[in-house]
Amino acid sequence: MTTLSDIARDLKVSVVTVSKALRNQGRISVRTRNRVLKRAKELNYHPNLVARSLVTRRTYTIGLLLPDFTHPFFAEIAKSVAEAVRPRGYHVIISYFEEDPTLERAEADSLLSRRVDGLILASSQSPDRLDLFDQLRIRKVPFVLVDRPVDGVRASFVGVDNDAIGKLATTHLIERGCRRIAHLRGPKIGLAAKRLNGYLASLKKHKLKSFPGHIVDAGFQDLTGYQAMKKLLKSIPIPDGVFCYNDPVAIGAMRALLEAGLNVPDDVAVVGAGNVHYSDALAVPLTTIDQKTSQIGARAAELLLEQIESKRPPRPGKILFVPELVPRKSTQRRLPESRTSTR
Amino acid sequence: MTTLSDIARDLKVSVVTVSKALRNQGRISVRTRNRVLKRAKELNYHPNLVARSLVTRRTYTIGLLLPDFTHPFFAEIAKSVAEAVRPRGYHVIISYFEEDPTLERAEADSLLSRRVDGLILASSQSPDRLDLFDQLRIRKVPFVLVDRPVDGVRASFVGVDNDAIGKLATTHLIERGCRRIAHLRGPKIGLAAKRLNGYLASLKKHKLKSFPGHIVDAGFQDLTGYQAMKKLLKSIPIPDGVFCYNDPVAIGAMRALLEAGLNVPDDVAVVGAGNVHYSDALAVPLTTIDQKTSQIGARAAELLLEQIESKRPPRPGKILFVPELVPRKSTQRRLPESRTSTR
DNA sequence: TCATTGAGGGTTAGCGATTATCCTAAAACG
DNA sequence: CGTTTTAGGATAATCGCTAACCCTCAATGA
Repeated sequence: MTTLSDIARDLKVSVVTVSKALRNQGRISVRTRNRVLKRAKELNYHPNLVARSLVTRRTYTIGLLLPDFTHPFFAEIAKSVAEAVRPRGYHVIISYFEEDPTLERAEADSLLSRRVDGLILASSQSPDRLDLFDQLRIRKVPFVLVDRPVDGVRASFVGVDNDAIGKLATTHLIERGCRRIAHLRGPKIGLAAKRLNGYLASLKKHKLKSFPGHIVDAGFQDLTGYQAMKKLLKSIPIPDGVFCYNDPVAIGAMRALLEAGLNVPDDVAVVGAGNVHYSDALAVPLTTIDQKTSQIGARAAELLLEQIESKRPPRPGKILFVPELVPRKSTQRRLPESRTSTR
Repeated sequence: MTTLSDIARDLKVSVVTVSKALRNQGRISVRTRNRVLKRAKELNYHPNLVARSLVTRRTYTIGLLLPDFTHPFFAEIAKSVAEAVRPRGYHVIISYFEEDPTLERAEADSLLSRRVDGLILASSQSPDRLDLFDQLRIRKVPFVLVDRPVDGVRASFVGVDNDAIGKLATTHLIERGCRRIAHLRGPKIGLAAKRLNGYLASLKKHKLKSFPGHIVDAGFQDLTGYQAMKKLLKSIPIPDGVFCYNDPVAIGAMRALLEAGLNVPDDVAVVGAGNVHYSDALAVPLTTIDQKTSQIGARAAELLLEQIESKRPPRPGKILFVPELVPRKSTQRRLPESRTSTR
């Protein structure tokens, strides 16, 4: 592995001269610079970024700490972050914690030891144990939260307006003539609560109510969605519309409905959230809410780089992208009532 | 940011003593060690891995160079690799190249400059430009190929037996009574050719033939699969079974079939490959071939770590996992002929 | 003519660790 | 009791590179 000093020795100049020549910085004659460049190419020289990082205190690496990379949502975040930072010379080092706060904490420490320049995380930390974020603050490590805001943490946050998702989905069902709208809710993270709130707010606004037993915990996967829907089908009255926490849950729910011999959307309309790829190739193409995933990743990356490169104190803004309805067959009912209000 | 020498100064011992104490290595009295540990904790010391790497020449980082991280197949590879190396203290740095060999080359160089300990790649390099691999060999950087072998490169390879995928799928269609079996083939990489070969071999073995126009380029996405199927439907005779390069293509193809008013599987049976999540929640649940994705990632990681840690010359074995048929509705025809031979 | 200036490059000092070797006093040995 | 071990640390030397300053000589200007 050739180093600066190999080149310096060959050319009988100092290491510093070589370094300056290669970075094209500082006062170097064209002639010397060319000699250096030539020799560097001959020797197949590649700078050692580890050594450089040690002195510049910058690794051009950012840590991406997410619950899971196989989830299409997070996979897309990862892609868009990597894409956004690449032109500036950064790389992304990934780490996942499977919703385990302790593992998350450990991985964060590990990334910090590697001296990442900043962190993007979709955290699972509970609001009563914020030491991870204290740590980040103390160590002055720039970071940006995505997807899930954490109560009590002043930081940049980029996500989608989950309240609006709940409203958008529910209002859409109402407009499609549904009157007994149920909700398959997600896990207890703040995010699921917001979607629930949006759902409730929309019902209230239209003077509808949520029947007892019409809000069911449904996890975040197709299997759990399937089970939740089975449970929901035992309630009275049976719902005529269901807003599901996310697309996988909606897919599971639809399977349960079809198995029960019900028609989607005529007996029960279904809305998901996330706009997972393939949701239009399903048995019944799924109406869903697009949550602007790649924009979230790109924006988070921008904010992070801004913090890193300007050294300016983090400006803890919350950026909420506006979700968008993607209507498909699963809510396309016979009676498209256009009146928004019921009475 | 506290360093070893901060601790050393406070305790009036040498830096080396602190280093040894923290790594619990070398001769240190219990008493001194405890003092060091205590002070380190008080000062919230975290080792600087960049500095360590400079001297140990190990970064405990591996580079993962894939075409695309949003593709579920590669996302799962990424996850399983990260999972496999984490217990050994490694992290994964990701990079994608969107099937662009030049970008791939550049990213590889960049990762090497970062002194990754090894590389796992699903390469897009063409067999007549192997300088990337020459480079790796010269620099003695351990690497493992996944998914796509590269002709002319002696290296560890982990993937699935694509030939077997073609045979498995085609034979399955034959056993389900199909006699005019078409193939929506993938892009020109070696991998797609193998699946094609398997398809042809299976036909031959069963004394069937591929009709003219029954092998159509179909890309690797649902959209391209959709278009390819439309083209295929113009051929005469119309096929009664289609083996698709991968699941997205199959999903697109099924949409085209349904739109054309044909019944899947009775008019045309469809087989995909990849066992993408949700392939059982489709309009017609898709028969597919499981390609053992997470095993591929895990095994590749193991092989790589072995190379890294044993310094032993790479043993360029090819590991081919045996694919597995996942029969679902898209091939469940009325006449399950059990005879393998036609006449 | 002599002081000034600036181009071109060299010197010095680390960055924060680790490895290899060396030193010293106390313990062990015969 | 003198000598050899050993435990416990300290020193020195890098790792490969960069930041900050210094030095020299030729060109410039009054």
